[in-house]
Amino acid sequence: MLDLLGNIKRTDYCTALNAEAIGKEVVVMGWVHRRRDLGGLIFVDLRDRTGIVQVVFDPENEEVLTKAQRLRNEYVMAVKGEVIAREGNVNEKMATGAIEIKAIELYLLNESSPLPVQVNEGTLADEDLRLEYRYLDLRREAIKSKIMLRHEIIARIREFLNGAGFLDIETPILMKSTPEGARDYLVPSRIHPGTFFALPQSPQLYKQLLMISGFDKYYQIARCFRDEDLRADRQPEFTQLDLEMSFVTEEDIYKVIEDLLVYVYKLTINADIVKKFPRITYKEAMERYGCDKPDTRFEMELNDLSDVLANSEFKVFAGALSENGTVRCIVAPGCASYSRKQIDGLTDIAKHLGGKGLAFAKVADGTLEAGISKFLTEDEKIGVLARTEANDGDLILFGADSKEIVLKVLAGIRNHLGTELGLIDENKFNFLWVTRFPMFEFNADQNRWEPLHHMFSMPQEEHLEYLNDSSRYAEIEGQIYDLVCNGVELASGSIRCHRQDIQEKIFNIVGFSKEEQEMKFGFFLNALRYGTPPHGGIAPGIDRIVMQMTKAESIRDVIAFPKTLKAVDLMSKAPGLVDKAQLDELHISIIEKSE
RNA sequence: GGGGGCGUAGUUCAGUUGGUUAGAACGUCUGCCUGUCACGCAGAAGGCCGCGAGUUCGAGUCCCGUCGCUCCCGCCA
Repeated sequence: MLDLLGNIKRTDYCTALNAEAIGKEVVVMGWVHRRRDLGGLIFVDLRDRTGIVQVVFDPENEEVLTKAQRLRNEYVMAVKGEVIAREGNVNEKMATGAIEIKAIELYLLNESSPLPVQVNEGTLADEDLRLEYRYLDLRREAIKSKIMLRHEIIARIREFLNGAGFLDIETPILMKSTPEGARDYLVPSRIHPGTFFALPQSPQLYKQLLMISGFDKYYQIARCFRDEDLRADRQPEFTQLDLEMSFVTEEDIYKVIEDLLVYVYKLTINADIVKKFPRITYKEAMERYGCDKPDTRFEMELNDLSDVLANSEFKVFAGALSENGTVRCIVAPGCASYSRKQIDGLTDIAKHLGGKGLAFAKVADGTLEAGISKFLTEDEKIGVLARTEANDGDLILFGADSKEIVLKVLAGIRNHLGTELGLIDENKFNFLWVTRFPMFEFNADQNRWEPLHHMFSMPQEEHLEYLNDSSRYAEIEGQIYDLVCNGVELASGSIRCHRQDIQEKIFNIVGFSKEEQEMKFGFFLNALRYGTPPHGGIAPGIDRIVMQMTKAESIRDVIAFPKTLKAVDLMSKAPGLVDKAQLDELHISIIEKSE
C-alpha cells in the first residue's frame, strides 16, 4: 500500500539542514538513494535535487521501522522527523554529515522497479543505455549538477543583459528556408501543399530586422537547428545567446561580452576572468597557430621555414615549395627522446588530417640529428635552429605541403602535444578575440568566391573600396570576429552590412543572382532600404560555455535530453515513422530507397 | 560519405591456443543482523555471448556481412 501526499508539506530540502536545525521537526521528501538495513535499525540516504541527508528509523517507533523495511532504491518517500546530532558518528564526507533525521512518520509515496542503470554508484553504464533512461541518468549528481549550473548561467546572463537595457524578444521557430550555411531542418506546410518552413539555424535575419525596427538592443536565449553531422560538441539543436545592438562598432560588442562573461563566470563558478581579452587577427592566428581558434594556454607556435629551406634538395620540401606550398614546423619541447613508435603516432595524426606524413628531426649538441636531418645542409640546419630557437632535447616536426594542409596538420599536432605533454592548465579560461576574418574565400574547384562567414557582414571600412576591384577580393577583411576560449569557438559575430548598395556588391561577388536574392531573402533586402541603422552582434554558444565551465567532455552532458551522434533520441526513439494519414494531410509521400 | 574503437547476466567487466556445465563484482530476491554511511553475513534467481551467415568434429573466441553506440575527417559557426 502506498501513501497519498494529502496535506503533507515539505519544510526543507535535504541539504538545507545542518547543526542549526537540531531539535527542529522537519518534513523532507525525495528518493531512496541508499538503504542500510541493520535489522533493528535502518538508515536511508534520502536524496532530492539538492543532495542527501540521512534518515534513521529506530525501534522506538516500531510501526515506522517496519514500514521502512519496504524501502528500496529510488522509492519515493516523505519523512516527518526530528533533526538530531549524530552522536559521535559524524560523516565528514557528507555536507549533512553532522546531523540526521530521526523518523517520526514515513509516507511511502511510490515504488520503483529494479533499475536498468544505477543512480547511486560510481560505475557508469554505457552512455547509450543512460540516454535511453535519461530521466534516471539526470538523477545522478554528475549530470544533475551540470543541468543546474546551466540554469544558473542562463539566469545570470538574463540578469546582466536585462540590467544593461537589452530587450528579450522571441523570433519565429517556423521560418523561411534560407541558403546560408548549414542544411535546414524542414517542416512541411499542411495548408500550402508542397511548401516548407525551416527551423532557424540562428535568428540572424530576424535579429537584424529587429534592429531595423528600432529595438536597439536585443537578446534571446535561442534554440538553433542544423541538420549536419554531429560531434562531441555539436548537437542538431543547440542553444545560443543571440545578441544584437544598433549604432555600435566592434569595440562595443567586445565590451558587452567581456563585461557579461566576467559577471557570469564570477557569480556562477567564482572564476575571475581578466579583461580585456587579448585580440589576434585571423591572419596572425593562422600564421602563429595554424588555426582560427587557437588554444593559447600553451605556446608551441608554428615557424615558417619556407625561406630557410627555399633551396632544399630534400625532395619532400622541394616538392612542396615548387608547388606553391610551404614548409613549416613546430618544436615539441623535450621530445627528442620520443621512440619511433611515438613519432609514428604523430605521423598517423598528420595523415588523419590530410597530410602525407610528418618529417622530424631531433635537436642534440646544437645541431639536428636523426629523422630528415641528413637531407639538410649545415646552413639549413643552422637556419632552422635560429628560426625555431629549439634547444637540445627538443623534437622538431615539419609539415611540407599546401599551406592549407600544413597549417591544419601542425595545428592538430600542436593541440595533441599540448595535451599529451601536460602543457595545459585545465583551470584556465584563456579568452581570445579573433578579429578581421576575411570576407571571401576563393573556391578553386568551382572557380568562384564564397563567403567565409555569412553574407551579411560589413567589410572593414578601409577595405570597402576593394569591393570594386576583383584583384583585391582576397584582401577584404570583414568586421567579423570570433570569441575563442581554450581552443574552442565560443561565439561568432560581426558588424552587419546595413547598406543595401554594399550588400548588393557582396552578393554580386559571391555570384548570387538578382533572382536568387529576391527569392531567398527579398524581404530582408527590401527591409534594408527603409532606414537600417548600423548594427552588429554576436552569438555565444550556451552549450559550449556550460561544457567548459563544468569540464564536460560531451555536449550531451550539458543538455537535459540530448541526441546521439546519429541525431536520434534514444529515449523517445525520435525520429520515428508517422501514420500514412498524417503524411497524406501534409501531401507527402515516401519513396522507398532502392539500392 | 570515409576511417578508428566498443558490443558477454539488469549494470560494469573477466573469459587462456577454438575444447566439458560461460565466471566475478554491483544490483535484484530470501533469511539473519541496533549506529551504518559503498554496512556486514548466509543463500538464490538471473545469459539469443548485438544480429545473420560461414569455417570447424566443436565458435563467446576465427572469417565475412549487418545493426547499434562512440571518436575523428568531410560537412557544420
